[in-house]
Amino acid sequence: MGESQVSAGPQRGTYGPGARIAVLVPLPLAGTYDYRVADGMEVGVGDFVEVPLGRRQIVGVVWGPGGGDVDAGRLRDLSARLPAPPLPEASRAFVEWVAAYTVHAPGSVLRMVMSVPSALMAPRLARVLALEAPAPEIRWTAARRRVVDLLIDGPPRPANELAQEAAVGPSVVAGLVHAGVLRAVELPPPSPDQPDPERFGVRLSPSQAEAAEILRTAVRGGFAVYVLDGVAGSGKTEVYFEAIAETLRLGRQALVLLPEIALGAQWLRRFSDRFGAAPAEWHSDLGVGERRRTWRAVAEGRARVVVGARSALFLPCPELGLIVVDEEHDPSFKQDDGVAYHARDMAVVRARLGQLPAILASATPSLETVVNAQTGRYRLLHLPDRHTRTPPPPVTVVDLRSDRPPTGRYLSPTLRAGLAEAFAKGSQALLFLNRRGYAPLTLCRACGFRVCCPNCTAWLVEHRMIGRLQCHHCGHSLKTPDRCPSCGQDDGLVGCGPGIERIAEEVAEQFPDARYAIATSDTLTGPAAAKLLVQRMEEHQIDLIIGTQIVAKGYHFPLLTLVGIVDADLGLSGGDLRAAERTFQLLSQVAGRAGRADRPGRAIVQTHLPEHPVIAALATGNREAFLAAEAAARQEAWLPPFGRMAALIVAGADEAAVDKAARALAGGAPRIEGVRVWGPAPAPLALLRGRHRRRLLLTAGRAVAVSAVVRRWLRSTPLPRSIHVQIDIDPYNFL
DNA sequence: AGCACGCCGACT
DNA sequence: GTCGGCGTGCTC
Repeated sequence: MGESQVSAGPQRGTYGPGARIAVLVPLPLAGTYDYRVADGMEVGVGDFVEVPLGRRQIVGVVWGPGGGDVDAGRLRDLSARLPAPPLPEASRAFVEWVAAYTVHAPGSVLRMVMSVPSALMAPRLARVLALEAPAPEIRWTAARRRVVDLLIDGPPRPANELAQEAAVGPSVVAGLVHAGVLRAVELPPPSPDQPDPERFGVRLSPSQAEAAEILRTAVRGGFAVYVLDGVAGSGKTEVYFEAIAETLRLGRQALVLLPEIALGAQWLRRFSDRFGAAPAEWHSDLGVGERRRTWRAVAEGRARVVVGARSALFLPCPELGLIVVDEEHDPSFKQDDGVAYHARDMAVVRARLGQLPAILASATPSLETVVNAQTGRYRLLHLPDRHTRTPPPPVTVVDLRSDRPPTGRYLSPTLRAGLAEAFAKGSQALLFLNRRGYAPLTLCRACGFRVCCPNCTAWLVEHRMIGRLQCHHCGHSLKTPDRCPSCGQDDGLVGCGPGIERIAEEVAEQFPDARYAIATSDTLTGPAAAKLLVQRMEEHQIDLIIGTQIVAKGYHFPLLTLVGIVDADLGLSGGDLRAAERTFQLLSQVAGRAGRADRPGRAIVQTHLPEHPVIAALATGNREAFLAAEAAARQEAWLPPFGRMAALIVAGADEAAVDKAARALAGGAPRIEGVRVWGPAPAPLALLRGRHRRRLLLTAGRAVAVSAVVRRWLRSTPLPRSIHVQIDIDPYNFL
């Protein structure tokens, strides 16, 4: 097999000593490597094995029969077969599919599956003490009696627990073991509590019940994609919970992808309320131990429902029966670095390979998904009425050109009045500004110097709370200087433009009695912090949240009646083809936070561009008209989803070498009907983390197999190893 | 991804 | 004279 392509046999054959087999290792190699099954060893396709590679030992996966062009004499023996369940066939097929599509090595994709190497080793067994069947004759003391009584009534347990519960010293327990009354037993770790599909759920409205019934049927019906489209509060979650329940009844596993698991405290509570147990969680905040246990529980099929961020898609579920992608439009499902993929799209692929249904849920579906629903590839389930019977909040558009805030301030008179009114009524408010820190630019009044990042083409953002300037791209950080670094002028530096911290300052000045909390990735560093914020908000310990996009997702705050969008225009510039769509999704989601239950809400949107289609659509609530206009514009320009794109970012430390490589790539660009290559152009961040970057963009018609074209293109253009080319099929982020 | 090999600058 | 920089190539 060698450097040729990988191919996994569908059958799970077994191989005995001497057999030649192909092993995929989690390294960016072109294909599988062949090995010889060692004497006395037997392995099957999908087994995790340890193999010698060069002078180290590496864990890989048996991928199928060997048969490359490497001489049999050069083959080395497998070192060991690891005590873990084999990688399921659908997972192996998924690895290959994703590798081919993203134009990355299959080993790089396998690395995402094998994210917890230690999970492949034998799980640590818990040593517990149990009663020996015929108890030998011993001298009985009261303490000994208490210990033994505990074990007659209850399950075997660890020695220290036993001693503590029986209120005896450890020596009493040890003595009983020595006397042969107790015996040490090794037990596998306890399985997590199982979600119960039959537990009482919430009562569904007729339209919800109808959608739930369709999804329950779908769970039994193989591959299909369902779009669950409904505004916030329409009960999407409750509806797909019924699909999960049906999946559990069938004895299969369910996977739920959420954008920001850190903010899923409310989601987790709803899940536990419905199913009586917590799901397995998978996200970046997990510690190593928890990670290992969860990976293992998933692989062994003991975890029945997994909820996680995009990387959860690569968990080796052996009995997967359903995938839900909630908030499917969310841009955080797109991974831009390393293996660049969109978790929503790959979830659909995983569902197809596993012959199971996928549910894409959103209040503001992406244009891709809307178009797929229109063409009949996906089935649309619309949830019309709002669960709580509250109409969507009316939107007031503030034209900042006429309704101006005072100089150096950012809240218009209308928004200030709205806040005052909300506080007077005892309601809560939310101010949204998608910009962390105090000021995005620090400028010298004397000489005009702007404080920039030395590694990136970007300004440093002032974070006044911690007294530092930070680069949001590479993390470069320095203490806020007292004087201009360029001309040395004292007190010359001023922060320009608003960030969240400056809005908080303005609020404190205007409403000294208002209790507020700042919600950004700086302040909400994990699930615990998010949970605390939710609790303080629910208990009305705070009147106002001032936050970035981190607050846009899935909260219900009954007392929240006013949402103020400080600068609706922020996302609209920047030459991103999805900017308008994204801004519309984000702003309508934020605006939808206002008014739940019995308190009507309102949204106030500040803008310099009141006539922009995004703002107009927000004001009128006419999503369909906006999507239609956006679709027409993209179709006209052959942009996704009507055309296909691939981005190549050429990066390296040496600018001249980067330029040369980028020009070489452009020179070798594919000459194929319907394919065009643009560039090289300086990437929008021409310098990032100390690397110079140039971008080439390939556009093509829908019918073109872009991945194959790009793979051939790169293979035909040799580049020095000091140049890194990042390939992004269907790019989202143009920075 | 690692790790070795190899060929050119400043040092115990 | 060597220690060590990182460019290039290989790992079944």
